[in-house]
Amino acid sequence: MARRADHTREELVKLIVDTATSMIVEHGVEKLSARSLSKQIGYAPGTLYHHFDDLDAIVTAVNVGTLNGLAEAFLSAREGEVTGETLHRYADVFLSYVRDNKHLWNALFEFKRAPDAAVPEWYVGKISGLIQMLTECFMAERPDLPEVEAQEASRLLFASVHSVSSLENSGRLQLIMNRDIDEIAHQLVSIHLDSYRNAKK
Amino acid sequence: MARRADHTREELVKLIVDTATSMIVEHGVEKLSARSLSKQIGYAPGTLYHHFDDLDAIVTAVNVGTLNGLAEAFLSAREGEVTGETLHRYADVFLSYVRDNKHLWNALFEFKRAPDAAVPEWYVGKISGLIQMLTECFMAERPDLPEVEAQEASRLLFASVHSVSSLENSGRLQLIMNRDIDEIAHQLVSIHLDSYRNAKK
DNA sequence: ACCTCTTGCTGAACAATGTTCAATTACGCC
DNA sequence: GGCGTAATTGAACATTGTTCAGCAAGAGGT
Repeated sequence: MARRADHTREELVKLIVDTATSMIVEHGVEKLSARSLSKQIGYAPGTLYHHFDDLDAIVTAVNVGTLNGLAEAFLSAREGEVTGETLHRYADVFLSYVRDNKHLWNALFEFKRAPDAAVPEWYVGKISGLIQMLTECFMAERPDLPEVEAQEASRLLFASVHSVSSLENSGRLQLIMNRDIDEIAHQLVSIHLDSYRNAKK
Repeated sequence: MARRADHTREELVKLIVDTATSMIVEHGVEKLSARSLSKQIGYAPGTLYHHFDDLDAIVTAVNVGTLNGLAEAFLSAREGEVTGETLHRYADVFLSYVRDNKHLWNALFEFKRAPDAAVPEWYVGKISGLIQMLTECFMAERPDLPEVEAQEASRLLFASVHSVSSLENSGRLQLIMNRDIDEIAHQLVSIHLDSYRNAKK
């Protein structure tokens, strides 16, 4: 059998990404193999490589969806007046999202990328968008400080919360402490927020 | 050929761990395979499994050395009076150590452990020791606060610096920001230290 | 309708991985 | 000196990602 008309090119690409997504959701990225995926969609392994360079490219396509989902979640939390306290809401949203999409999140950040591989542009862009939302919060607290400082504070906070949650997600946070991740995240928000409020002009 | 007298059991175990260590140092843990390691030490692959349960166990043995090295580095930085500012010295030591032993550090924290695998006891113990040294610093700043609070502050700071440095080490920090890791770490120390100094009794 | 040509798909094949185990061999003890 | 035990081998198994010669079915032209 060759050359079937079951799906158009676009349909097949979507089928691959969607199936890969649900397989990762269910069993984690480490269980996703070219063979299992191709079997699941009812095509031969080689077919995958006609639509994607390699398995990494497929996982990367899945990751786009994951980041988009997080961005949506952030947007839905952004209602009413934006202040420093909004950061706590963002923290909750972030933690919920990571918790609810544990395997997808691991796929995003535990995936071994080649050391020389360039960081994809859209990756950076998507994350910049998220961080800009945090920046608003910091600026609301200290409108007298330049935006650049608020951005730095946002990045630092984002990196802190993100990485602590990564530790938790991979089961390694308990190496360091065994407190509740939510409590930790909110304390981090408070610490960084206080620090920014008291910053010298 | 079988049953050689080239090495005693202890010698062979040490040879395996030492060789694995230098192979990780040179090419990273992802390049360490049972076959390459056995070839390097001049034994057959099967031999490894007579002295270790699996490859993970060998990497774990390597990790013991890595954590011991970090503990020594911390100790060597602990001279003179211990104050809050000592935290900055610890941060430098930590960053240097991670930088100088990049591959070993990745082996420690990027290694995929089975989700159900219990955290080794010595792991927690070793890290607790390090954190206790940070606790001293916090306590010197605010002797009026209970030790438990200083410990919490230490863990939070350690987790923050550690995970930011992990991000950097895996080449993912630039997804979030492109500042110098040293600068970031010292800012984290300052923020956490300030927060602790101003803590309510 | 028929003949091409391009495109999509297959599935066997390759190299590499971790791990196991029957067979073999030599050391150490009685 | 013989014998049991312990260590070592290396082939074998089940995986993995990836490639590619071959085949078949669509599209396009006459």
